[in-house]
Amino acid sequence: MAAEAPLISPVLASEVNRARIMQALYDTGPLSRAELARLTGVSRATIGSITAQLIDNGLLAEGDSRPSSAAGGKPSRPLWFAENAPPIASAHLLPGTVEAALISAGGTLLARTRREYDVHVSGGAPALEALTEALTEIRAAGSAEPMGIGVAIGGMVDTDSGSIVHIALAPALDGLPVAEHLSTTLELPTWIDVHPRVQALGDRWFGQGRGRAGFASLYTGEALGVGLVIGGSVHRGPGGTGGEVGHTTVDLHGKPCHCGRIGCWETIATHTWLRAEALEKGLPGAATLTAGPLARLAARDHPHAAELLDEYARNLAIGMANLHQTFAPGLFILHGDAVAAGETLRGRIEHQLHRGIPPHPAGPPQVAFTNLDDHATLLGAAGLVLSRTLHIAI
Amino acid sequence: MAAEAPLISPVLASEVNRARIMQALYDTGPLSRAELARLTGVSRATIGSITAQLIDNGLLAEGDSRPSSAAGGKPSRPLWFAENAPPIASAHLLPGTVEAALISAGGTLLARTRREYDVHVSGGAPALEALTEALTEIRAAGSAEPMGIGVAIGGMVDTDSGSIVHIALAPALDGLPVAEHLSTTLELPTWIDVHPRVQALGDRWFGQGRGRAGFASLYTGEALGVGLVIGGSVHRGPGGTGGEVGHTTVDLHGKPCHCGRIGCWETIATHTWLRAEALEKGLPGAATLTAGPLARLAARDHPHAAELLDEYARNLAIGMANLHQTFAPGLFILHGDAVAAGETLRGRIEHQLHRGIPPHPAGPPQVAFTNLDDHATLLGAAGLVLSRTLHIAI
DNA sequence: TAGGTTAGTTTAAAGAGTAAACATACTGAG
DNA sequence: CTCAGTATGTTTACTCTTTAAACTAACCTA
Repeated sequence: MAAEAPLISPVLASEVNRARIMQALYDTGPLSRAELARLTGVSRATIGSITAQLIDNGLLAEGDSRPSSAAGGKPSRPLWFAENAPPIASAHLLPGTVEAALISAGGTLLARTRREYDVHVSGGAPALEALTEALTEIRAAGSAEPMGIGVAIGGMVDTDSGSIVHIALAPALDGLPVAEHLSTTLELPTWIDVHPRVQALGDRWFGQGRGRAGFASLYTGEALGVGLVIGGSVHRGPGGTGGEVGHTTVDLHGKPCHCGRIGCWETIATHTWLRAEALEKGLPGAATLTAGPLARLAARDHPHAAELLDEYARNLAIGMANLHQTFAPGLFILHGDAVAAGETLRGRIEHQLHRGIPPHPAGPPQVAFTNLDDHATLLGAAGLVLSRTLHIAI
Repeated sequence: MAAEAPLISPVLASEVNRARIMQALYDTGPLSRAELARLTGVSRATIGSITAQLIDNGLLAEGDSRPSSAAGGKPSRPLWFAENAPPIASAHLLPGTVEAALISAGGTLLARTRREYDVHVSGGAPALEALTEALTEIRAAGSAEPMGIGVAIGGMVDTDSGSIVHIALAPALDGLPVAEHLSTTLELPTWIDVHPRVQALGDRWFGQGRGRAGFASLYTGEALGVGLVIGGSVHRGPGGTGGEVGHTTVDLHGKPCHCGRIGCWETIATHTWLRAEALEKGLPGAATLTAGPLARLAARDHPHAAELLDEYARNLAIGMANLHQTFAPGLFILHGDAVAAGETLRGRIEHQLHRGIPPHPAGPPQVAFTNLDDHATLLGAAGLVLSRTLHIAI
C-alpha cells in the first residue's frame, strides 16, 4: 500500500468498488450481475445497486439475456460497456509521425488516422499541431465526447508535468508540454507516458496481461524498452522514470552504445546489431534486415541465417534473464520486430531464457508474443486514460 | 491494484483503516489523534474511535501529554505502541548459524541470541533445531506472546510453501519446510523470505525507507542481493522469486561466475573480486580484504588502494545504474560490506551512478547507507510479520 | 479573569454493504 | 400442461462505519 494512503470512507469505498466492477469487466469480458457477485465475493444485491448507477450514467448496458444452463434458472443478462458510452482518444507521438485513434469504452478501435510533421522546427509547434489535428479528426468520429486523451511518447517524458524530456531522433521536441497543450486546446483531460509503458497498459487492459498481477511488456526492434506491471499496476519511477532497459549494461567489455556508454543491451539486441551481423555473415538484404525475413531465411536453410537467429534469441534472452532475476515478472509479452519471426524465434528465446535462470518451484517464466497486432500502443494509451479516470492505479 | 481484489465492505474498510493508522505510526513515530487526523485526512472523531479499539486491544497506549504550542490549546497525547503489546519473534538463518531476536511492537530490540548448527546433516534437522531453540529462548524474554515469527533465509526460498529452495553453502537444507515446522512446533504464525527482501522490509518499517513508496535495498559483500520496494510494498515475483540481482549479466565477455554463467554482477562487485584485485595490486591483507580496511588504506594514501576503491565503486554503480534504468527506485539503501567504508565509498558510488544514467527532471537517485547497523535483517523479519499481520501488503 | 486556541469526545445523521425474503424466468419430469 | 427445481435479479430491514457539528477539556496570553 502506498505511503500516506488516505483512510477509506464509505463514499471512497463505493467509488473504489465501482472502479473494481469496471475492471472486472475489462479483465474478464461481459459478465452478469450474479457472475460479478461470485467473482468479487459480494452479494448480488450489492452488485445490483452498483451496476444500476453505472447503467444510469450510461457507462454500462444490459446485453441480450443468455440461455440458462441445463439446470434451469432465470437467464442472466450480461453487462458490458454501452454503445454510446464515452470513448477514449489516444495517440502515439513518434519522430515525424503522429498516430491517433478513437477507442470505444469496451476497447474496440472506432477510428484511426495519422499525420506527418517536421521534426526539425525548434519549439516543436508542428508536432503539437499534428497531434491536435489528428485528435480532432478522430474525435469527430465518435457519438459521445471522449472521457480523455492518452498519448504515448517514443522517448523520455516527465509524467508529472506531462512534458517531453528527450527524444533521441527529435531533439527539437525536448521540453514540449504535450499534456498541457492538448488539455487546454481540446478541453479534455490528457495524460502522457513513455511508449513501452503505454504498450504494457495495452497488454494489461486489452491483451495477454488482462487480469494478471505482474508481467513485463517488451518492445524489440530499432530499440529496446520495457513496461513492468507489478501488483496489477504499471510501474513508474519518480516522474515517470524507469523502463529504459535498452540502456542497461550487459557487456561491460562490449561495443560502445550511441548513448555514450559501453555494452548496453541495445548494442547486442536491436536492428543495428542484427544488420551488422547479417552483413558480416553475407546474408541478403542485410542493410534492412528484420527478424521476420531472417526467420524465413532460416526456415529455407539459408547458410548462417539459423545461426544468426539463434544469436539474436540468445541476446534478447540475456536482458530478459536479467529482468527475471531482478523482478521475476513471470510472463514476458513481446512486441515489435520479434513478433514477425513467429514461433521459430519465440521458442528459441524462451529456451535461451530458461537456460539462463536457476530453477524455482514457481516454474519458469513464459514468453508470449502480443495478440494486439500494431494496436497495442494506441489501445494502451486508452488504458492510460482508463487507469487515471477510474481511481485505480493500473 | 491487484487483479481480483475483493470489494470493500464497511467492515473491511475499517480493518484497512486500522492497519493504516498503525502504519502511519510506524512511518512517522508517535502521533496524537489530531495529528493522525490531519495526516490521514479524516475527522478527529474517526481517529478517536479507531484508536479507542486499538487501545482497548492493548496494542497502543497514550503517552504523557506534550506541551501545547505558543498559541495555546489543549495539550496533545501522543499514541504509540503499548509497553506490553505483543512483540515479534524474528530470526535469520545462515549456513551454519542462526540468529534470533525479540522485537517490540514499536521496533526496539528486546533480546537477541544465536546458535550454531551442522550444515552437513542431510535433511537439515540441526538447522530446524537451532531455529527452534533460539526462538524459544528469545520468546521467554518477552512479557506477552509474540504475534508471529519472521525468518530471513540466506538463499533462495519458496514464500508460498514457506520452504527453502536452495542455499549455495548449505545444500543439505534444500527443500526444508521452515515455516511449517516452526508454526507447528512453536504454535505461532510464521513467514519466511529471502534475506535481501527482509532487509528491505527492515528499511521500510524501521529505517531510511520508512514512509517511502519506492526504494532499493542493496546488500553487498560476499554476495549481492536486492529487495525492491514498489508502491510502498516489497516486491515478490511468483512464489517469492526475484531479487537475485547478483546473477544478472553485466559483462558478457567477462569472467565465469560460480553459478555457471558468464559475467554476473557478482563477478565484479563482491569480496571475491575485490580480493583478487587487491592481490594483483599487492595490497596488504588482500586475502581477507573488505571495503572498510580498503577505505582506510586509501585514506592513508596507500598506492593502488584509492584506485581499487574507485573500481569497486564503479563496479557497484554498474549494477545500480541497471536497476535505476529499469526500475528507478529513486533511493538506494546500502547494507553489508560497503557501509564500513563510510562516506569515502558512498560518495564515489553515488558519483559513478550519476555518471552512468541520463538526466531527468525528477532528479538523480540518492545513495544512502543503512542506519540500522547489523539489526536490519532481524528488524526486517519483524516487519515481515507486521506486513502479513496487518492486512496491508508492505 | 477573559478571550483565543487546540485536543479529544459525544451525538445525530448519512452512506454503503448484507442477509433474507421475494419476484422473475427458465428447465425438465411426470 | 402443470409443477417442482433452479438460477437471476430486486426489495427491505438492518448493521457498520464515517462525518459534521456541537461540546467539553486544557492550555496560552494579555
